[in-house]
Amino acid sequence: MTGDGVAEKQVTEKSTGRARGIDRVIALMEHLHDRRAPTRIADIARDTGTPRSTMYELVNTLVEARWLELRDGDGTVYFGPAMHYYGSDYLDSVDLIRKARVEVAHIAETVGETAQFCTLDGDKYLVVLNEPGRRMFRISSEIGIKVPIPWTASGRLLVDHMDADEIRRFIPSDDFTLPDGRRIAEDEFLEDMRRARTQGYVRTTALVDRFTTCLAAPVRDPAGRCIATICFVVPADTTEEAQQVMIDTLKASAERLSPGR
Amino acid sequence: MTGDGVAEKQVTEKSTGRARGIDRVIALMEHLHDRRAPTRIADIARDTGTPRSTMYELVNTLVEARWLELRDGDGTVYFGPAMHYYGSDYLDSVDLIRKARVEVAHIAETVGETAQFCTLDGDKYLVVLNEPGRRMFRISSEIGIKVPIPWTASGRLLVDHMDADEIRRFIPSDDFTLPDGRRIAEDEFLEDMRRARTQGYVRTTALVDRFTTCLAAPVRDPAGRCIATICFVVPADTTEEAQQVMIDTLKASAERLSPGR
DNA sequence: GACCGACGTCCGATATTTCGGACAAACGGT
DNA sequence: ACCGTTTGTCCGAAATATCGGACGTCGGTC
Repeated sequence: MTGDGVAEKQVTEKSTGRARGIDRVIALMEHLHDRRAPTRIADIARDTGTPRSTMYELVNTLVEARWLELRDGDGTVYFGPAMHYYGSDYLDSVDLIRKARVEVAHIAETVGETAQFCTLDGDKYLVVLNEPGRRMFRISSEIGIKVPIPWTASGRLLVDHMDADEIRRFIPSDDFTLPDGRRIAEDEFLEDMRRARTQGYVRTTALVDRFTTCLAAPVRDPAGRCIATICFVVPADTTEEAQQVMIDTLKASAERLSPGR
Repeated sequence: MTGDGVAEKQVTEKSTGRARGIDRVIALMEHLHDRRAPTRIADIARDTGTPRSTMYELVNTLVEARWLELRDGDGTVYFGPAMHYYGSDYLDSVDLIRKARVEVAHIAETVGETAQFCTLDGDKYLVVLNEPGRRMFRISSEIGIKVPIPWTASGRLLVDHMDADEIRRFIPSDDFTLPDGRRIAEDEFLEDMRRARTQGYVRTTALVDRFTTCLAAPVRDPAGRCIATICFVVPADTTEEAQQVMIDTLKASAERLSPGR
């Protein structure tokens, strides 16, 4: 079984059960992205609230278009190569992301640790680019997965421009509770932000993962607003000197990425 | 105008003009991928043979799902972030590609030239991964674009396992004609293949581009069949010593990527 | 060897989505 | 200021894609 506590979600039905094929397909793709694993067609149908016969029909169409691929010989499907092609076209079409790819690849290679490029999506934090370092202990990608802002180092930079009130209104209260149940005090979060702004970087340790430290530097627009971050994800026992090198590296990269300067 | 000689293609109508939304969406995405540029909705509708009102309806749905994005303030659309997320999921789910990403990134960084990972799709050659080198003279990605096999260095490795007859049947005759009109003699192609097999790499110069040299090494399955290639794209005037270093680098990477050994 | 559940396909009916065309607004050239 | 072109929205009609359910297979279990 692949069941590993993934949040299942029914597609929101309206009056009747009937829906457009395209809406079914969107639900299907989102479901695969949430699970992040090849999934059997019948399971997708059940979990998205799509009739089985409809799902088979759509999957056949999508497999033919290479949007999906049949996997493993068992009846599971997952994303196909067409998604990679379209995704690459997207990356190349966004100026900041195209430049960030170069930076992230470069610092991940030279420093040898996992580097990421992150931004906000609504009131959530999002990894846009992820380049595994040499040790590569994180296997499955986190790209496109939404995470509460307070769980991350970068989050403390990305809401940089807001005051305490705005932040309270912007970040859902539940998001201050970590996966292990601990709660981040608001004052603490605000203090992290303040320090980050003066120092030009953030460091957090053992936030979502007990043995991980995150280092992040802000990419700012001409108005000084933090529009993205570039960061390292390293073991918590990394030496202070090594971390200082990484911080300098991040600051330099973030500076190069900051548009209009 | 963005018109730059892109092959337009009508969607193949059957009896009536009516088609499923999902088929129209597939045509839409393929069209954007072919053009590789933000495109106005009315133009997409015309070029894919989709009614204008239908296309507006679909685009709205897709923009909401982040599959597409409105660009530039003018009425153009292009791929959205969701495609990148799904594409990343695909890359991570395919073992060989995940490993190839590491290799390609590494050799592109250390050597400083553009490195690629390529394979076949039907009877065409395809770039799957592309890591720009430091000089980065090629701007727009070629990822997912099909190219005739004889136009490429890698192509000479990828049909490695066929004899002269099989190749004649496999590669469309037109594909031996280069973009500038020159024609590659079949003997010449076969001779390139033979040399490649003994040497363990291919070098081609001035094939599709007068000033470019390609160096490629084969990734082979346990049966010895070439299932992919890893290659460098460099200026034709690169010194022979530098090229030898690259060839050794490619061979080592290709060896590491060859499964089951 | 009989039973059970899951898989994948097929088919007819109808609720719905696609389509064509009309319309107003915005644009741009003269 | 005029007029031709393009953009985006809206609407009713009908062609058809979605849906539910039935059916044959396959594989595992008791």
